[in-house]
Amino acid sequence: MSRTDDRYNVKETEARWQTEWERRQSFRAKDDAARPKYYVLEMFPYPSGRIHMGHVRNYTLGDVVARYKRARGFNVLHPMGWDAFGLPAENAAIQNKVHPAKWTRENIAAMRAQLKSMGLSYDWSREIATCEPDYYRHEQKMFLDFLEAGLVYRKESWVNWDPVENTVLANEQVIDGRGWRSGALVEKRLLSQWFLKITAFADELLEGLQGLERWPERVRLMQENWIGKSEGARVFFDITGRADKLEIYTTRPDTLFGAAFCAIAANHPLAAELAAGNPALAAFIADCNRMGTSEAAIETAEKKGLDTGLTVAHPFIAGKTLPVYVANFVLMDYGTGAIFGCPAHDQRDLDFAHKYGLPVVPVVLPADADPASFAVGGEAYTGDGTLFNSDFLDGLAVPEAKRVVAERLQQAGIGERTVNFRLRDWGVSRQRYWGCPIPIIHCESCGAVPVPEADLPVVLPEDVSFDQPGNPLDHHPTWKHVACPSCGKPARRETDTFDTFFESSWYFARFSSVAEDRAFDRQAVDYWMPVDQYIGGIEHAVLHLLYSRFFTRALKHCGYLGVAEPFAGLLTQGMICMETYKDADGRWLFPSDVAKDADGGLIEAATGRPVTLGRSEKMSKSKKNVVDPAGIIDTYGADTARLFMLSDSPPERDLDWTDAGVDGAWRYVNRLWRLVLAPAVPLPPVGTPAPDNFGPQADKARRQIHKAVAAVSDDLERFHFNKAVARIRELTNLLAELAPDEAGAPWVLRHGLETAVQLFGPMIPHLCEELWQALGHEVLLIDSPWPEADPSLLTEDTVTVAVQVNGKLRGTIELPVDVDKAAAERAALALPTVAQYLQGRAPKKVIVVPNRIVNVVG
RNA sequence: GGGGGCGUGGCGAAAUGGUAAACGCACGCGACUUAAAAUCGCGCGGCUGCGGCCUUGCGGGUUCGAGUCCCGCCGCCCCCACCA
Repeated sequence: MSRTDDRYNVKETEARWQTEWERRQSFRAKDDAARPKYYVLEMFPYPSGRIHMGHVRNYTLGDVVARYKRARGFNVLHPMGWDAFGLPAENAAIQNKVHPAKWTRENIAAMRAQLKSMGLSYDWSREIATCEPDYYRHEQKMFLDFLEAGLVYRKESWVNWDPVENTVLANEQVIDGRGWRSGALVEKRLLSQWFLKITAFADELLEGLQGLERWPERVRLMQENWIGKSEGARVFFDITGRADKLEIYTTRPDTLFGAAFCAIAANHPLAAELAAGNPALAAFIADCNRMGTSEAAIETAEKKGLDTGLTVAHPFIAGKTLPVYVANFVLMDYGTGAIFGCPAHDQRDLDFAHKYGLPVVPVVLPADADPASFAVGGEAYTGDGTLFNSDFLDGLAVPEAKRVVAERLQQAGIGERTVNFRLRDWGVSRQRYWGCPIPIIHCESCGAVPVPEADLPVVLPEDVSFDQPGNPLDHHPTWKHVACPSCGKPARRETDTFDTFFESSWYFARFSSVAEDRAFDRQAVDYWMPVDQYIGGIEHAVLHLLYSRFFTRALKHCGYLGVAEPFAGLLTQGMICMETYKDADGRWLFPSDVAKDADGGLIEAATGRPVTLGRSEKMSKSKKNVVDPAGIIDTYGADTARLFMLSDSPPERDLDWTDAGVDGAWRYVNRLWRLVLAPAVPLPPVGTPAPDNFGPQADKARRQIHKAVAAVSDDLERFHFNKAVARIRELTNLLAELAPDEAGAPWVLRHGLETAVQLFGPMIPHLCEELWQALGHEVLLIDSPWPEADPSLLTEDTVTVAVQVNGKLRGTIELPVDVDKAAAERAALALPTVAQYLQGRAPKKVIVVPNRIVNVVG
């Protein structure tokens, strides 16, 4: 028998309110300088075709914030778009013979429909897709402006080259030295690439982190480490028998008198030069280049070097020379690609010295060591101390010595203090089709010529084929052949496209205005930026968030906008996890393949073989533990999915998906529905003024309502959504138990239900809108202000105070609020249990914490 | 190797240095039902002689009082990593 009449009809209700909000254009943001703005943004998705649980969590979190701030009176901007360029579209083109543009646009349509079914309060009029010319044309202009501002350059650089796919791979796409799809051994190739000069802002990006108080400490630290500022010195060593010098970088110039050797990287220009006449060296260099860069390879690789035969002169010890090695542990792209080694005070240098029989001269003396006998054995001394064996540095402390030696180097013109960064410039060239064309034309006479502004955008041609390896733009019959804008001679278009991080580095600002003719309306972008709250996964802690910070500074530098930092607040949500199963051979199993045997043990349904329950892991296809949100939303509705996402775990922590938990959320949604639509007592009409008298329970409930308002508001401000849910549940539990015949009870019940609906509005918006209407309101809930807590109802007349004897709880007393300490002490000492535990002793001391606790020390 | 985080019931979790376990999940018992589901009620950290006693990974410390602060271990997780 159908019982739909007394159960909440989710599908119909959710669809109806989604339509109604859309019809009213409720979430359109209007530029209104008179109102305080609030810009909340979730990281936009790659249009893979289907939303996953991570999206559901991300967008639910953002929607709660957006709706809450809206109710609080802010002018809210909450937009959505598509990070639409990228590799999967090209893979689909190759595998399924579907054009990347078609594939992407269809995926966007499918995902847009899915997002709409979640009831998210987006301003869809500002939707953007980065693969469309009306978006990427602006970044072509930005690139040219950056070029003019000296923030772009072209240089040869070593890249990961997949010889099967004929393309460059990002570092993340190289797994144990092999291409992630082809499985081919990746080669290093020297290619001309475009770079954005992110290092020009290294110091600013580092210092800017200080001001990002609403960012997780963890993310700031990760960026700080990534930028990797170190202070040290460059030293120019005279090379014996040559006119040029060897330039090294060190953070320990104070240990210069302990130097035993110099070492250069295998791909250092000097190494290449020497290898020309030295076959052994050439072989060694080739060996170094072959070594993998995977963690395991680095972990196990032996520290090796080869003496080049070259020597350099010690800058301060007349007549002393140091051998120069090529060493496999020296990196060309950090510092100068060359080091000096001080074995006594660096473990790696010490190992190297032992291996090649180099002298170990200690120059830093630990505080209580004897200079006559102090020696370094198997372990380098890296601590503080006083310099010795060091001529003019003798007796100085380490920091002092660093300063003094740098001064001497500088005076002598053979070195200088420098600051070094780990941060590398950002290579943006990709030998890929599905990306934004780099607006450059290569001319044999004029070099790399910018495409004139009037010719922008350089539109990606859609008539390309994917039936041969490599970049389709390169194979296109006509596209790349153009006249040089400068001299008119035949020239060739740049066929590389931008790294897809390029698009996501400015999309947040684009949402402020989507005008055709320019990237941003200056007034609009200055009104809306920065993003007040950005929400997304921790996996973007460095790359996307750092690129965006850099890009925003570069845009500011070029006069596009006025802010330097794009994201004032950042919330990094945890992953969605789900339990995993493995069969007897250790292969992953779908939960649907697992059954229980007669004893309740886990078995494989098809074979009866035993199954082991694995730990809860991040949902992923390979682990077969993915739950598709579409099915959940279809069965339980968006509100249930949203409530589950918010209920159990704090947003920044990982969330375990459980079917039982979803059921729990579903049951609560229905309980709330029944509580409002079938209340224990008939509710007074909407707007009924408060009665004069309340029975004791009703009065208590009335106070609890206001406490809930205060607590939930505070929780939402701090993104403690799980606590907010708990507090509203507490409130509705209380309301369900309210004695109906007490004075004022019906009024309190209405007041409580209205408040609960308002407080839950941002989290389960469809149900709440429905219930708000059912409670008799004509104005929509989304257009109603947030409830205010009455301060006079937040305090009680009396308070329960805990009484301890020697720190252990021995009872409680009911005291008037803010009673004086003496009275509290008297009341506590009057407790029989207190006397009992004092065992006749007089209390030595009594600590009274007003309204909280009395601790009797005896 | 460097940096960071976490450790509280069977599970997810609460707890401005002040009554540990709120809220929920699972489970158990009961009511309603011919029955099941749904719903409602009760119980639910451990031990107990029913007076209580013990309990926040382990060991110390600070404090009248520590899950919370400090020191040292153990375990797990994440990020970076031949960075001079």
